Amino acid sequence: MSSDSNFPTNFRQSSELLEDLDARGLIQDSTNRQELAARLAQGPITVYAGFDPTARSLHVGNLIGLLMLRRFQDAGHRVISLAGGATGMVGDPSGKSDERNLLDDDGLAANLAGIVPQLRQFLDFDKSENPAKLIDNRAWTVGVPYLEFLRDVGKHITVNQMMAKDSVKARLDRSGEGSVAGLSYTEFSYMLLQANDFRWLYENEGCEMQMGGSDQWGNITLGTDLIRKMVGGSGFALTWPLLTKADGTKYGKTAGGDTLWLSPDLMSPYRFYQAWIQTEDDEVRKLLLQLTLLSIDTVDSVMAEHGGAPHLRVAQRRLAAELTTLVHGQEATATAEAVSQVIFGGSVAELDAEALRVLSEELPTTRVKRDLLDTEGNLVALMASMGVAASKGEANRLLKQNGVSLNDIKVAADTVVGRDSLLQGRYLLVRRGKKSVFMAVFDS
RNA sequence: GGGUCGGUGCCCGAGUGGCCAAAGGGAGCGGACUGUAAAUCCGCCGGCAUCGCCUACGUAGGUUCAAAUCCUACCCGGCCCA
Repeated sequence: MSSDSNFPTNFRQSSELLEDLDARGLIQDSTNRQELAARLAQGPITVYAGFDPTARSLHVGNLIGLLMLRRFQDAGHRVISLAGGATGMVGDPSGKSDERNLLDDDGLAANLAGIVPQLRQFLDFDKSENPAKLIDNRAWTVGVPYLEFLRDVGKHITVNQMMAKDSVKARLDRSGEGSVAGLSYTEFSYMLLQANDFRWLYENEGCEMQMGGSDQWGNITLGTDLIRKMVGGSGFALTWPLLTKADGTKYGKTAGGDTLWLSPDLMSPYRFYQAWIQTEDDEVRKLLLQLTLLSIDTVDSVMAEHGGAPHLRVAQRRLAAELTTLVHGQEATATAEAVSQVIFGGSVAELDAEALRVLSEELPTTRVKRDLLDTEGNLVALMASMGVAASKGEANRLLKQNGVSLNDIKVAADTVVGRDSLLQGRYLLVRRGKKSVFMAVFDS
């Protein structure tokens, strides 16, 4: 962790907050900027961002949102993280080209159980002045009779304005051929629920602003409309740009296509760390600005250093370290760095048993039966079962293309894994290409 | 509800009885070059197995020596009409 990542210690100057966000490229759109700036200048404001429990863990796609709340909290504002226990049941159509699967109660509960601790980790809930709050929108949603909802909420919103939202248009657009799948009434209704959440929080928590990714703009402003109509008040909306690469593709996946989960159970800190280490030069600055709490000045100096000696990958290392620390803690970062050093610099053959054990916890690791050793063709079978290759055919292909090493030594296709191949009598490191490393641990 | 067009491999998209595991592009993967970057170049890219076999062109049947390609029914989507 860097020395200054406890940045905006008391960032009271709210105009500076907006400017800082802007300079980081974190403001895509907002309701009247002057009014917002003026309101922020008056004193602490309550803001919220929602997180739908669509999986057991949050992923990098949620990172900006978590950090936005953090930035507001650090600047002295009151923040609410909203767990979408109710909305998660329905599924937000924004940015989706296909109808979502509905979650059942058990799945939802399990997902919430996974996500809530992650929300807690990014925000300070125990602070005396402006502790963060965690609220589940089921509290005011679950028991509401349908007719009542239609009368109290639905009445204020016209289908016309709903149809005008980009997220809806995208799903209704028929000229765009391709795999666009219609939009169910259920998903269509999602924005009503979200708008009502904002209204509820406005009335009951004094929450004046909702933030979200740019795909949320329509949903959020529907909320401000509802607040105007039902309460006669006015709420603010703020969106950040969706995290995308320079080529427009979405973040949130590793190069290999795995989702970058924040839970260590779903992705080891080492793999998380590595995903960021491999960031391309063109992206680093933006990611440092948007995904870390480093000050802009610090980011600039990191980039300057990187520019002077790009091969050292200073910026990538810093990015990976900052993020891994935010998500997994300082200790995990140290381990990830050490493991990376071994995998990408050290000599694997000399590791002792303890080091190998640590490696086995960070790398994708498979337990293997010892009697597989010294059998003809076992390498291909091993690769397939370890997930190094998706099939034996692919394993053969990789071997043929000179893409496989065992314990960092390239091997031929007819290699047989034997007793003497193992490190410390039981570990085998299988590398595919340059960056993907797997480990097999044999029975003792 | 009627008419009509369509549903092809991870995605887009050709293919309208055999030469089709299915053109082409993209993505992905490996190699070279590098900096665990980008760009570029080369190769691979359904599965299992030694000529071969299996699975696959919305689903289920049928015709045929032979079907992604023809027929029937059904499901789903677009468009037009009601």
